[in-house]
Amino acid sequence: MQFNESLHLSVDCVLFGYDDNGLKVLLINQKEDTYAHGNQQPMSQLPGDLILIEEGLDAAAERVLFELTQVNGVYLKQFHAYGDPNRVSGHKDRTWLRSVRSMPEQRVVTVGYLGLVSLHDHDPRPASFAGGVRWVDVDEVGPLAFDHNDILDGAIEALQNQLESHHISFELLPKKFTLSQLQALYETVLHKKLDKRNFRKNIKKMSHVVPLDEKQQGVMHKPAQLFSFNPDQIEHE
Amino acid sequence: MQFNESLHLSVDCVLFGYDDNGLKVLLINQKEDTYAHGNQQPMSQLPGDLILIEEGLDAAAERVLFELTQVNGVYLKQFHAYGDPNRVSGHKDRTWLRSVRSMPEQRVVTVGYLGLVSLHDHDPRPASFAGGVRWVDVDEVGPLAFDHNDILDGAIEALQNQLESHHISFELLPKKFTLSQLQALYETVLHKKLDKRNFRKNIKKMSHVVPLDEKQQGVMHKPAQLFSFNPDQIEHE
DNA sequence: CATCCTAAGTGTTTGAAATACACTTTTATC
DNA sequence: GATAAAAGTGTATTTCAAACACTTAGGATG
Repeated sequence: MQFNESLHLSVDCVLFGYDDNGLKVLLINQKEDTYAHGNQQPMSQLPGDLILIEEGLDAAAERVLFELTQVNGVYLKQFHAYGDPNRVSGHKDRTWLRSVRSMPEQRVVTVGYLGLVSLHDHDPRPASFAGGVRWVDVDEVGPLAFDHNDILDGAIEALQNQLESHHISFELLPKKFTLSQLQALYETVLHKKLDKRNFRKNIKKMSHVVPLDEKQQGVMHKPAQLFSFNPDQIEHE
Repeated sequence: MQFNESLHLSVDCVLFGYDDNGLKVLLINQKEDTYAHGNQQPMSQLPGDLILIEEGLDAAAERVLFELTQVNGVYLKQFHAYGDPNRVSGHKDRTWLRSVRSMPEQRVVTVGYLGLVSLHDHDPRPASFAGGVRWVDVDEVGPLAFDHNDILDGAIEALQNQLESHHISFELLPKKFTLSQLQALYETVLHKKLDKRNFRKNIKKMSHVVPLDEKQQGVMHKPAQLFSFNPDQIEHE
């Protein structure tokens, strides 16, 4: 029997960013000059890399995300492992891997991480060795390298499943937010319209969404009440 | 930077078995004579092993489960990856690993798989190199090797979450079952009592649970109607 | 300062689903 | 034919979900 003497393990981060313009995913571009010889288009991919030999999975995800995008201190949760033996062996993928890895032919199993940030609070910057970092609307993501489209689909599903059950919506909003913003977030992620009055009825039952003594400013309509999230209240529901 | 040139990947299977006596987990015993020198008690653990270099994760879980327990063709789904760098480095664990692995000091990341069987239909047999296979009541599981208690806890949680949403209860029941058996299964897994009449009202809405022209036999009380599960109906709900 | 524009904010009615609850039926045994 | 044991069944009540339209506050404009 041949064991996995040289199997590699990576993490890939699906970082969702949200603001009033919708839900975005953070993608990095493979550097153009990588393809100088191969005559290929550079592809986009999820930020991910091999984990270090003495590093936990969660720590690896945090580190990799930071190294590639400078994004730090965000919600990050494992959601699925991808281990198809051929997930990394497309022609384009191999060409690229040869340019950046010492053992490009090795099989790589990856653990997908779901990350959430408010676009108000975080501004990613590409690492020197990454070809660029972009927020792309989730509905406008084209073909990605490797099996990253599958991983993205898995992350979207995980996000939808967890949005209601796990109190994670606030991770995508600024610290102070209006109920209309919260509702728009739900509508975007769940892909369906919600009734304003019923939505607000439900939110009022959630003790971790607390009204502030503060209103929206500088809008040319009735200013909305601001709310914030109180993590201490989560357990008591 | 030191990459994971020799990181190992395994799968561990949490196979739940159910019958009228409750919910069991399949454990294997590390072989006693392994400890001849070390003077240690043999520990129980989940069936798991390293994956092969060209093998998908799901395939690995299937193979490992079969090799260790002869159990075959069951529901098996990935639920979480465990990658703490020290998850395998307890003293007892190292002693045992030295006796069965060529590179016992290597870090191992494992992917946990949740498996379901009806104890009516499957009878596990230990592999020659496993020290024994036992069904243990989930409430009576003692300390396991490595981080297998954590993995078991994760599997129980995953099972509870999926029981209602994913139509998997029938995986734990014989092909023909009574509604009382189905209800007892729910009560066991969810750890709460359910109302008989309300439970049956809900089941009647599920078109994939179909009544048979057949009744229980040989019981000294009113014989129950038998039901079976029709997988074709699942989509239409 | 009156008007207009824009999004915020607010209650009630209706139907559906969840809950609580107790007696009758069928078979095997003695 | 009496007994034991679990199967099977219906209704009333409460809770939750869904549908639905107008009034309010503030900024901008003339």
